[in-house]
Amino acid sequence: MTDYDQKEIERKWQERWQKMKIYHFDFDSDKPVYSIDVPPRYASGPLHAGHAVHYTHIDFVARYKRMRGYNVFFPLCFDVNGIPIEERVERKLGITRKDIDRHEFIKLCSEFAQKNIEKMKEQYIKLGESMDPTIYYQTDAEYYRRLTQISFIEMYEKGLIYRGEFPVNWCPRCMTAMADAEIQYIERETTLNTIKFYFKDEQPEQVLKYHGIGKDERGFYVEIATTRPEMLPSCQIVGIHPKDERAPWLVDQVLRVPFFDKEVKIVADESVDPNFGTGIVMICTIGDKEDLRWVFKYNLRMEMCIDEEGRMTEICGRYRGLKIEDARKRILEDLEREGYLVKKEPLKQSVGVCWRCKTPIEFILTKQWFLKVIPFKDLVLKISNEIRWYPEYMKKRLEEWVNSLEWDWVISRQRYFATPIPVWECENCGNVVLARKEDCYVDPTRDPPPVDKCPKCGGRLKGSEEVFDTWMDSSISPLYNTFWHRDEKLFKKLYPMSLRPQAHDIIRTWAFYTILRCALLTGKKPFESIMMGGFILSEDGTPMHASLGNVIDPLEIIDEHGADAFRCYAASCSLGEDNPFRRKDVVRGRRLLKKIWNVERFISQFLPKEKPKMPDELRLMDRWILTKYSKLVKRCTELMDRFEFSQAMKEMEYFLWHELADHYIEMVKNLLYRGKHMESIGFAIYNVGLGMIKLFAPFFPHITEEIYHRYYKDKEGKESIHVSDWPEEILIDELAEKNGEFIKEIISAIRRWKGERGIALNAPMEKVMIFSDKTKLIEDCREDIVSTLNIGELIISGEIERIEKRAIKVKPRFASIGRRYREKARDLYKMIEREDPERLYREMVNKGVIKLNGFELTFDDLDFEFSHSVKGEDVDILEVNGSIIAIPVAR
RNA sequence: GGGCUCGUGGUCUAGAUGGUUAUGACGCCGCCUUCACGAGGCGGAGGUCGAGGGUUCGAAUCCCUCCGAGCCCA
Repeated sequence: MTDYDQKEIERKWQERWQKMKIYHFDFDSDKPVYSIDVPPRYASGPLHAGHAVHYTHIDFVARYKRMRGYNVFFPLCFDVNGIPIEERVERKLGITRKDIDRHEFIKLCSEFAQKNIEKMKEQYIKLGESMDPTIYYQTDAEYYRRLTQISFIEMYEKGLIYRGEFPVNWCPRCMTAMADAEIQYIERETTLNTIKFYFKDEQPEQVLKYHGIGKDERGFYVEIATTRPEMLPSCQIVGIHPKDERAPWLVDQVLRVPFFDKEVKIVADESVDPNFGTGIVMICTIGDKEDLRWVFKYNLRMEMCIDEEGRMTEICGRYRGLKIEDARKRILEDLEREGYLVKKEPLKQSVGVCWRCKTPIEFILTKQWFLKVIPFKDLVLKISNEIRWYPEYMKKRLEEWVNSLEWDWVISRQRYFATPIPVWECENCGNVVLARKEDCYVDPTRDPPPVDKCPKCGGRLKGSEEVFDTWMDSSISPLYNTFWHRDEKLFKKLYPMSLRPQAHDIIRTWAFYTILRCALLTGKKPFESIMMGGFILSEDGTPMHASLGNVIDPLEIIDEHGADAFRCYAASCSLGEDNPFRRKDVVRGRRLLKKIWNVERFISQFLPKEKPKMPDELRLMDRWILTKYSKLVKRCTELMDRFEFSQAMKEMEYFLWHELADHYIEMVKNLLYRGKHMESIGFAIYNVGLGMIKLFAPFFPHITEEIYHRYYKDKEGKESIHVSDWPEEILIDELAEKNGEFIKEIISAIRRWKGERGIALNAPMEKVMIFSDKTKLIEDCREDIVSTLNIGELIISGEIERIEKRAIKVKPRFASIGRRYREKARDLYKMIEREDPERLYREMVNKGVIKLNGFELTFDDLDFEFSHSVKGEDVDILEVNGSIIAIPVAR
């Protein structure tokens, strides 16, 4: 009955909130807008605990900003394009997308995603997230893809897009392009073959002193080790590490590629591994990803020696038409027979293969669409500097990425489940016809082109079967959210957005592409701030991945401990940092919730009937708790503004649990039972009690709503705590805080004394004496002290002379002595320790200063520890800030 | 290999601009059946702050090297 029935209450509010529609963005409101560029959750599966934490962080911001008076734009959205969904469907049904009709396959993907979306919508509700379903979108919808297409057309018209050739991962067996994510790596045994490349020019005999250089009847040669001798025909250059002792001699020399009438230059390059083979390597177009860098760096010709069926191309001469493996065997035989092969040795190697058929992946050259990026590096850096990054250092990752870019962005993919590229190409002359903006969304595989025939040659137009890289879709979310190309007035009002929350693994993709695209299309930054979530690791500290089988289902946690408790764990994760999931932290959250519940329930018994006004007189301890509370509000507001949730929650928790519950409530409890000082205490508990649930409201929306409705709503009026105002400071009284702290210390010292003797806190004490120079202050709080500790007779005395005080220990204060005496400080410390504390203390009291071997010391330089006793009585002595508490004991 | 980040009692963690005695939580041990809460209160044990070197009177904090972990590298 009075216990907190978490499940029931959470379910109740989740239902009611949906009916109350309090989370809706108000298009007609004059309030300032706070808009959140929510990451559309990818629909390849339901949320795991890591996602749940990220979206909960975003929810903290949304709820906090609503309470700060903003009109919050917090869309519910999903990302529904791309390869991972295609792949899941293929795996699930045991097919490849080429086995069935294109549109049939797309339909299957869409159905698969839709099921996940329904699950996630349910999850969001159960997590207590406050997204607005009336500003819903998903990226595969025509209303969204339309903007991707329009943006392509605009960028094309600005001359930012071009057709070019680019190598892609290719499975020669499935005859299909592969995304990086689809490549599997396996260990395999291969041979490392060392081959002679002869110098073009005559060499002096002394080069023979170097390893890897030799001479035979055909002349001087360099030994080059390779696992891919069949790639000789596409060899473009030969590399050596610049620090290699042979580099000064070899760089810029020309070598002849064996069997192929081809001359290649030697270059020095940092990325050559000096320990691979002879430390001199051949660079071909293109054998692996590393080669791609070199292609762009040295502007190499993209000569391909392997075609899409995995056969050698026409540049391979007598090997043309052979399968890769056969060509390798043949060329090795030929090299050996003709004396080019120095040695063959076995080598273990990790090789990328097709996940489906395990065939090694090759690169083939394909026609692709490019978006210019290289000319806009400075623009992106400039805009990134205009954005506030939380945490700040994440900006460096973006900058590093931008600076390292070597080629433009390939925006096309040979795929199905994504936004179609809105172009038709002439089958005759290759001329490209763009869709009209007003016709978008279009699907060129189904829809007719805007003109019947090629405007250039009258040839037949064929709709493009290519689709966009899905980052083309997701990187315009700020444009979609602000009604770009849908409502210019709203766009002006809403763009740029306030906040982009995201995880740090996609800085180089989502953050980068968004800044780039939005800058190219609008000239402005897409959002004011960007907040980087860290990674949620599994309980064993490994990253949470479906493939590792260590994902944690948030619903399972919620079912056991409740959404608010899960959110407590989420709040304990700092921004940008990796956090292991800790079930124990959820349990701790539950305890905190119970504490909040009990504190509020206790307070509720004594709340005034009406919302109280500040009384003319406030008791010291009430001023004390109100000051502490006001400082908490100030501090938490600053922390929430910087998205430092974990710190904010810690401070709230500490205040509630210790200052409010352990000290303040213990102090006023007995006064409340007796109905004393109700005006002053009532004002304090009403404001602190209400303020606390408001502070906690973004973190724990359910329990705070329930408490609000039970105890405060009739006096406050607002229909929900989540549309009420964030608390403000009530009073800051530094002196009251200091004095209150002193009284608190006196009470806790006596409490501790009771505790250590196994005496109950409210068990009666016959007599307590306090000797102090602050008798007036203590006298004012006599009632608090007496009623909290149940003291029969409290004697407050200024007769300090009744106390016998002896200094028993003295310690140097390193900070002040060290700063003053520097290198001599160490000797001085030793001298101080040898002195008699009592003698030093007496001298200090008498003269105010002590001289030790020429060093001068004042009270600030020393820490004394005293023992006390009261003349003529057997007492236990407690010391609080120079005041002495004496408790008579029978000896 | 490169960039960024992290490494504090058994576990997780606080610790701007260096001040010697390192915070809190969970767990552990002892005591307290107190009228909001025993999922509470009070007390205690437990750490050479990843390793090594340097700067300094003084380093968890600054510098260098190394080791380990995470993310990203189209």
